[in-house]
Amino acid sequence: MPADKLFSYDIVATDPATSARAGVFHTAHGDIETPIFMPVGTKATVKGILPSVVEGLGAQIVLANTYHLAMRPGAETLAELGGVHSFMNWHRPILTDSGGFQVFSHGDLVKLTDEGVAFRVDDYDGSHVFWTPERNMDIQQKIGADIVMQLDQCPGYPAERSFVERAVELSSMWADRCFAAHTRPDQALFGIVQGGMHLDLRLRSLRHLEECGDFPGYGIGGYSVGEDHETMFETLAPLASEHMPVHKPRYLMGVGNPTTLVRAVACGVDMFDCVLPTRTGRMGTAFSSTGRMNMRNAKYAHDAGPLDEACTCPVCTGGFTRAYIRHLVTQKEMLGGVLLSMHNIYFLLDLMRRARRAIIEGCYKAFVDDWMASAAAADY
RNA sequence: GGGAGUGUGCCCGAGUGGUUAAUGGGGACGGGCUGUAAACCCGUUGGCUAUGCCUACUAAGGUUCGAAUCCUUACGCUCCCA
Repeated sequence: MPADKLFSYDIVATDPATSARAGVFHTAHGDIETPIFMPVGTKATVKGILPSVVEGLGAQIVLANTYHLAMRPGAETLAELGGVHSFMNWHRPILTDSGGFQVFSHGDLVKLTDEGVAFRVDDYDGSHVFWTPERNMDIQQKIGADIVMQLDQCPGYPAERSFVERAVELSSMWADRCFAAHTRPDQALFGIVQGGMHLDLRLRSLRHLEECGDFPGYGIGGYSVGEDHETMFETLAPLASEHMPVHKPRYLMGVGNPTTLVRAVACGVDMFDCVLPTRTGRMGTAFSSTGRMNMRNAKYAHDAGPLDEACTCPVCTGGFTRAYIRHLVTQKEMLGGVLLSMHNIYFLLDLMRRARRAIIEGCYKAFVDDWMASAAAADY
């Protein structure tokens, strides 16, 4: 790939009636076509699914997590083994989250200062770690993903405005330091917009990132942390459709609800990741064109149909019945979680593929309307 | 044939005289899961004409103010001796 193409975001089509766009983001391990859903493989594995199968489902890029990989097997080990791609035997693009979300989800175990974040690692070995933005960049560069995220603070919801404001301040400060510390040329560093449900704080956060430097893409963090969907779109819609740089990919972090994806694409969001399809799949939930299905339910015990008649995934077209999948799930057989994870990932990948096609055809508005009128929309 | 032990809700199994419709598990049924502390967590699980009532700890009888708990008999199961 020509050097000037690396990390550029080519917009292939814009929808006339919405803010949706279809594009291509160029990375050192290949292009990714947007809008896109990215399956999550926290510990360098999409739980239960072979990389070749993940690829076969249509995944173009997967996530891994800096915090978890730094704990095990460790950044130095990964560097020694040639980086995360060869380690996990996935040779397409990879994105690592910085661990900012773990700062949020570990709550009381975490102590934040201007300088960085201190963790008590009780989920691994009880040790104490201290991360500065520089240390975090060093780790992510050793892990070697194609896209890396700045260290940030993700406030929950509800939250005092002053708390969110402080999170923006800290995240901005850390963005500067991550930007300065990041040197690996084959790796794209994304800044992250915070600001909770306050548009002015979101814009302040975004403005700071734009002034900080030329980030090749922007994460939108701090959503799906407890607020309802309408509350989220009150600020997400203007942020993404009116204020974010046009020629940079916009990545809505941690969102995997199908209806939210469809609506966010209409606002101009390009990338998503979420544990929802894999976690709920392992726990027995199937996404479908008619809504969520709890495959533990007794009503599926004698159901010889596929999970979703409308689905073309390898599970639905491969002869696996609802009755069989319910059997696997209720008996806690590992194949149940594997099949449901595959199906659910495919569901979101396919949803985004169809969205992309609609955008290119200039009819994304109708796509959204159809989705919102469908049986599934109400259930997601 | 003789002796010892044991019998609790769908199953296993606590409880050996008084807040016991009865601890725990499992199963069954249902719910949740959003930059993965998650192949996990939570709830329900005798019946009803339902702020109460009825039926319940193998069965029948007894002792007691009060019994799953003590006594008698029967039945089932387990082990030991013949």
